[in-house]
Amino acid sequence: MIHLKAQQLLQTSIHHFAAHGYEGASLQEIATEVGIKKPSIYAHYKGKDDLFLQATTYALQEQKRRFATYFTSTRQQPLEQSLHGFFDWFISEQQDDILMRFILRAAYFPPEKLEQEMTDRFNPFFDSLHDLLTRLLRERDRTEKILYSTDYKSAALAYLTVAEGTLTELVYNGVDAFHARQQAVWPIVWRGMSKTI
Amino acid sequence: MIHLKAQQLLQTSIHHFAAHGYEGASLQEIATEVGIKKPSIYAHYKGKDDLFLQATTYALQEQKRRFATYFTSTRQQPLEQSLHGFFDWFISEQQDDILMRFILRAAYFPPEKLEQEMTDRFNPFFDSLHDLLTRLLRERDRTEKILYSTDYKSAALAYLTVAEGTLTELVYNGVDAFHARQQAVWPIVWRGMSKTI
DNA sequence: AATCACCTTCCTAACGGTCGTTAGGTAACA
DNA sequence: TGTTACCTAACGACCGTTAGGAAGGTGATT
Repeated sequence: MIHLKAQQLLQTSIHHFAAHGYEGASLQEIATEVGIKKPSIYAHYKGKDDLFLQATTYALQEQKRRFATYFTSTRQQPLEQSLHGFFDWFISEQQDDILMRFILRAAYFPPEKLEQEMTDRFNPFFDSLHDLLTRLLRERDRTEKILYSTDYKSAALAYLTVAEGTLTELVYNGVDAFHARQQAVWPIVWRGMSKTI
Repeated sequence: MIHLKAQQLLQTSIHHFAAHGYEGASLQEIATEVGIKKPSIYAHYKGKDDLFLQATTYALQEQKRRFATYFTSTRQQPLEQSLHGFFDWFISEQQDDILMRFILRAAYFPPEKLEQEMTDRFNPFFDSLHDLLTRLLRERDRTEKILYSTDYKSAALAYLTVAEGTLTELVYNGVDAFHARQQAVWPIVWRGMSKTI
């Protein structure tokens, strides 16, 4: 079992890295929030880099897990409802936007010296989401026969792009702006993906 | 006329802020690149905050100008070509991804203490893009009569969301990943926006 | 059962370094 | 004469990191 303080350090540093970025986050502040002194961090992690990398690994694994959980738990629902509901579900898990914020920030603006390590973690992460969604669309379309094209991979990528765009909006501009954008985008995207009636 | 070094400082700091963020950028390095000593920056700007804010103002104004220039220069083309071609045009202006990177970074992850100032600049910026695009869609649809819905505002927002998502991909993952995403997304979005044939 | 070495987890103190910023001066120019 | 654009020197603050040690638990040896 992993030590309690180590776990607290991971959680707290995710908050700080999400809020201030790698360069802006302070080990001093992280330690204080956990209730230990700054040098004690080094009993659990090799240094700031190590903390950041382990936070990244944890965050990606957690996010992937939640993603998969949602889409398997909505297996019964119609495809549109499942895809559309994902956004609402995402909002309802409040803590998520911090995890998402950390992930977005680490993905788009990693510390220069850790760029390679970030890429090595993010590419498989994104690919696995893409694969999961591609399989989902294919399986569902076999019974529902509702999608316009059988290029499920492209459809999955389109969905991910839109999801990313709107969820970024959520992280940055809050729930209201997010709803506005989602209501504008989703009907268009769904109409583009599905057979018109 | 604004002083030469002041202009150089603005350009160079945009590069550095884009690459390392507000906290990660160093006045030392910026000054050296421009060819002056660090304290000489204070002859032109009040400090790091001032430099960052003026860089933001400049970047947004420049980006808005380019955006407007493109869409007025493609007035003759069919709407789809104009919308679709925007992405290719964007790539062809190589220097842009630095400006775009700076803007994305400043928008999504502003330094905490300047959050309000950033919001005050970005909201009008985004609104003006949204308005410009909404008007464009409305005007074009009057002659082409090709759009599925007359809710031009929503269509414009959908387009901006997708543009943001794919251009973010360009900034982060490079041209190839961008093309892959664009080819997946655009047919779906356009099919969703336009009258099906 | 008592002792021992060992490891982990925390501490205080302090390191060298960089940060943004200010003071104060010089030289050029209006 | 005053202003602008630069300089050198130096400020205090904070950065991540290391050294070295105290306290406590673990597990093997006597």
